[in-house]
Amino acid sequence: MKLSVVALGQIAEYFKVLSEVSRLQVLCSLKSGAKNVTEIMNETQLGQANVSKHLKILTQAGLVVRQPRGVNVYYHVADPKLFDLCELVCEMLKQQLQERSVVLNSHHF
Amino acid sequence: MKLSVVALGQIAEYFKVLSEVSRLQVLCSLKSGAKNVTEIMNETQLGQANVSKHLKILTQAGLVVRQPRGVNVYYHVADPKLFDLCELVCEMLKQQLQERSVVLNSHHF
DNA sequence: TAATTATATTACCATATGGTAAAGTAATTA
DNA sequence: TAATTACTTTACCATATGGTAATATAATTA
Repeated sequence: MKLSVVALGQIAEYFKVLSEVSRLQVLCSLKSGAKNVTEIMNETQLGQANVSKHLKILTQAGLVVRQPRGVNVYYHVADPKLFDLCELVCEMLKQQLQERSVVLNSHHF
Repeated sequence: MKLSVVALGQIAEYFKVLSEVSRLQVLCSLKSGAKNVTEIMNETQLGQANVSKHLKILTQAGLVVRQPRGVNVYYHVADPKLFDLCELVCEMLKQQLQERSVVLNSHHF
C-alpha cells in the first residue's frame, strides 16, 4: 500500500503526540484506569498547567477522553491498543540494544 | 510493568524520529528495499541536503542501516517491524475516524 | 453570596527543529 | 591528476514546542 503525503502527515502527527516524555508519563498514569488532573499531577510530579496543557494535546489528538464529573475532570485512554504500540516499540528497542551489544562484543577489545 | 522516566525517554525519542512527514516518506521509499540517496531523493521529491540530514537522524536512531558501496551509499530499514508499527497506527487512526463519524451521525442535524 | 477547590488558559522565555544554500569530502573516471 | 559524481556537513533562518507563573473559569460548599 502506497500512502499519500497527507496520510503520512496524520501518522506523523500521531507519533508526535507520543514523542514527549511528559505525555508518556501521563498516559502511563492512566494505564491503571481513569484519573482526574490532580491524581495525574501527583503520580507524574508534573506542574498543574503543564499537565492541563498535555491533556489538551492528548484529548485533541483523540488519544485520551475527557469526562467532567462535578468539580473534577477525569481522563482515560481512548484505545488500549495504544499500550500495544508502546510495548512494540519497547521490544524493538530491546532488540536494537541486544544487536548493538553483539556488535560490540564481536570486536574483542 | 512500571516504566522509568529514562525508559520513557528512549521510547519518546523513538517516536520523535517517526514524527516527521519527510522521515516517514524516506522510510516508505525504503519499504521496497535498499536504496541510495539519489534514488530516495527522486522518490520523495525532497532536497538533497534534507534527505542526507534525515538519513543521519534515522541512522543514529538505529531505524536505518547505512552501507557505502562505491560512490553510492545505500540505506535500508533495520527492522521490518517498523512497518507493523505504522500499520498499527494506521488502524487506530481509521477506527478513531470511524468512531468520530458515528458520534457525528448520532446527532441528527 | 463569598470563599474554596479543581481545572483551563494566557503570556512569556528558552530551546529545538526542519529546510536550504553553500562549502566540504570522498570515490570514480577521463 | 583534473574533473565529475555522490553524498555529507555547516551555517542560517523561521517556526514550533515545553515549562511555568499568573490569571481566568467553573463547580461546590459555607
